[in-house]
Amino acid sequence: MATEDGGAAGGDEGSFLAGYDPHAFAPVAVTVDVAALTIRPGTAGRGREPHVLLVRRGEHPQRGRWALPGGFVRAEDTPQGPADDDLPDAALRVLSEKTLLPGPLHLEQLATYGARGRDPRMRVVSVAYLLMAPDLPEPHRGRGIEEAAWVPLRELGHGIGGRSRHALAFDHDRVLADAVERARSKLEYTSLATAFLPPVFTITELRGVYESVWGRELHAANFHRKILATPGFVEDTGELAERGGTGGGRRPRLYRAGGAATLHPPLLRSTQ
Amino acid sequence: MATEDGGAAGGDEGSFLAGYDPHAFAPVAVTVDVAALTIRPGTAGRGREPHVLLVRRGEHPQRGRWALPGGFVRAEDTPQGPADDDLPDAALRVLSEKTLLPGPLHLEQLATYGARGRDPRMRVVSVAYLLMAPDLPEPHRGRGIEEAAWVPLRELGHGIGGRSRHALAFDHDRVLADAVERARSKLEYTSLATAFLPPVFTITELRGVYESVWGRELHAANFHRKILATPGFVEDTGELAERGGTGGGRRPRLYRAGGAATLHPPLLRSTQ
DNA sequence: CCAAAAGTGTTGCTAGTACACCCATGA
DNA sequence: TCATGGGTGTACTAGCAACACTTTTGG
Repeated sequence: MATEDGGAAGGDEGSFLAGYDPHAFAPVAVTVDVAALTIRPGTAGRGREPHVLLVRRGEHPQRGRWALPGGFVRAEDTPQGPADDDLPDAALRVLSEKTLLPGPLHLEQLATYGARGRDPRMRVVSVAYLLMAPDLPEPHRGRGIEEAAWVPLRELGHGIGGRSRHALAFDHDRVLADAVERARSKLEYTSLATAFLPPVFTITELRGVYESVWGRELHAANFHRKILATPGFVEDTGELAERGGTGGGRRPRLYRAGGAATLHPPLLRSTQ
Repeated sequence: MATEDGGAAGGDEGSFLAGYDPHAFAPVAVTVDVAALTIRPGTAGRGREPHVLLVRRGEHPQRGRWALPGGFVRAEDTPQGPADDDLPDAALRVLSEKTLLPGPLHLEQLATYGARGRDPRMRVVSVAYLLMAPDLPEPHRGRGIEEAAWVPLRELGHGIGGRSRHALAFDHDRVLADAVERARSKLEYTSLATAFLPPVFTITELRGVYESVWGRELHAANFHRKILATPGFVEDTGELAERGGTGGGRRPRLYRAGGAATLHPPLLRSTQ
């Protein structure tokens, strides 16, 4: 941590803190930005596909452009509300202003971006979070927001093989690209795919998560066996689904997420 | 990013920025902390083992305690020096005040910590970096530093199987634990082990990196074959080392790092 | 010569892939 | 009863661990 100080030096720690001036340094703003991913039905009957929550900025800078939801970290209690105890709290607060968040969700820190000039107002350091959740409700607009929507990754060029087009405000294209890549690789060696599903699901739905995030079809029979052979990934509820597919078919078993966080062995997307 | 603003609203972006007051928000300090890891000979003839660079704080708060080297990000040009263009620049600047940094090194962002109360002076958000480097020179003290040293991870309880003892200032025990775990898992699926070695090395030295970081012995013959079978991991220089081991032995071939960043297939530490 | 370290050959096991096939259900 | 999707059986194959063995060097 810091080795420079804000004015006072020497003496005991109490008197040091009493003489410390928090405004002695050049101001830096800290924000959190959230890449909230969910899997929901696509626009044109393409089946389920990954979507990200975007907001259209109603204020400067970058007014009118789409961006990841975000906001300043509240360092102290303010008239707008209490201080954020920790960065994840700030991320959830920012997000809950845009959409309803039922638990449990998976929230994880992605990376922090702090290059000079990335925000024209002042030096801004943004801590990005990745949120993975089952089909969330339609978002509502918040303060300073013109519009909020779930946008398919495909439309943003973050689909499979697609080049990321420059479309979002600030450096959010890069943040989103990092988020998508993180989600893709986390599916390989953790049981996080279940974070995109409701509490109870079928193996085929789980495979659907992998297929839509990785963007390629998997061998249904082998996937089935591999999941069941991975200890702690899923847990049999003993129930069957109400009915099979639309065009008939056996009623699949229902599973819930198991206790394991990491998968041994991993499901590798590289090997075809 | 931010949806709140610093005072002005409406109008075009230029007039908005002119009326913007960067001091309107509660002050937050941003620091970078670096967990610099290197592999060097241990204290008691134990062979080479991983070390971390620590400094003993000469100033409040936490004066006298060991900590990871760190410092405030310079948001603007100051009498002490120019602003940091980006967070990695700040990390390298902070580190170069403590020890000589020959290139190339591997620097990667670890995580950001911003809980309330982690620093008594004010709200501090710390961006932690992981640096992996070949045997670096002895550190020198910097401003506000009583002492600086390479400390074996084993002594800090971050060795294999050891519980991390609370020893470092602030929450640096946790940061270091995260750094060590990141380094261990990165060896599995990237070619980063070469970051701990000089430009030219032998397969046995490469195996020594894995063994000292993972804390267990690997099968020499199979390791050898596996490395050579992994495309792009190492590149034959065509040269042999000057001499074999101390007690005799064949002269090993010399290799340099190959172009591949990720390994297919990975070297898994889980499988014995 | 002997010990030590580098490097190769070979074999058996395990885990993943592909493909065939049976089961249960809706229309 | 046929199409659809769930689920199982089984052969094939690639990759890995184990171990034996050869090569090259220092003392």
